Amino acid sequence: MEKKRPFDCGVTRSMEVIGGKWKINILWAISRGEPIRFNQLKRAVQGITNVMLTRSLKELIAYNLVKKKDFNTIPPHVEYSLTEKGASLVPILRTLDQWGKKNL
Amino acid sequence: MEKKRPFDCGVTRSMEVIGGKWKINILWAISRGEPIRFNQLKRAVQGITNVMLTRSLKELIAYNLVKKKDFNTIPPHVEYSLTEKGASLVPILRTLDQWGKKNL
DNA sequence: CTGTATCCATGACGATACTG
DNA sequence: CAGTATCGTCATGGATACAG
Repeated sequence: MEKKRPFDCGVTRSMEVIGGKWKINILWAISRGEPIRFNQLKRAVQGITNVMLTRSLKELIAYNLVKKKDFNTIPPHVEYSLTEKGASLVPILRTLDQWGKKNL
Repeated sequence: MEKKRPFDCGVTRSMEVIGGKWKINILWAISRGEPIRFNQLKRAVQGITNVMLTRSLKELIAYNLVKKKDFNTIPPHVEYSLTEKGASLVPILRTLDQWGKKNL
C-alpha cells in the first residue's frame, strides 16, 4: 500500500501501518471501545466508506495488529479488537500525537 | 502534500512530516552529520533526485524542522541542519524505528 | 449486517534536461 | 554547486451499486 522506500528502516515499516488515511483512526476507535462491530466502527470513524473500512481492516489484520472474531451468524456479526502488537503501538501513537499538537 | 484526513489529530499532523517517501531519511541524514551540504545530503540519501530533495527540504523548512544557511557565494554553498523542533522529533522516530523492527 | 465489484479522479513521485 | 521546468506514471483513495 505504500510506494517503495529507499531504505528498509523500522520507521519505514511502521509507516505501512500508520501511513494510510484511515488506519490510525481505526486503531484509535478500536482501542477506545473494543471489541467493536463493523458498523459501530464505521460510525466511529466518520466519513469512511465500506470499501475503505474493509480494505484498512484487512491490512491491519494482515499486520496482526487487529484481530477479527466472526460469529458466523445470519445476519452477520463480527467483532474487531486489538492484538497485543496493536495495543503496543497505541502508546507510541500517543507520543506522536502530543508532538504533533505541540509542534505543528 | 498529504491527502486530507478525517480528523485533525496530532498524529495526522505529524504524518505530514514523516509521511513522505524521503523526509525521514533526510532528517536522519542531517542529524547524523549536521550541518550538511546539498550534494552531501544527496549522496547520503541514496536514490533521491534533485527534484525530490529540493521539494522535501522545502517542506521540512516550512515546518521549521530544518534550517538552511546560504553563504551566497558563487559557486553556491548552502548548509542544512536541524532546528530544535526537528531535533525533538528524532527520538520519537527512533522509538517508531524500534517498534517497526520488532513488530513488522 | 458485513461486506465485494467496478470504475474513476487526484496527486505524489520521478526522469530528464536545463540554469545562474 | 544548488537548484528549476516539464511532463509522464501509477498507487491511493473514493462513489456507487450490488451480494450473501
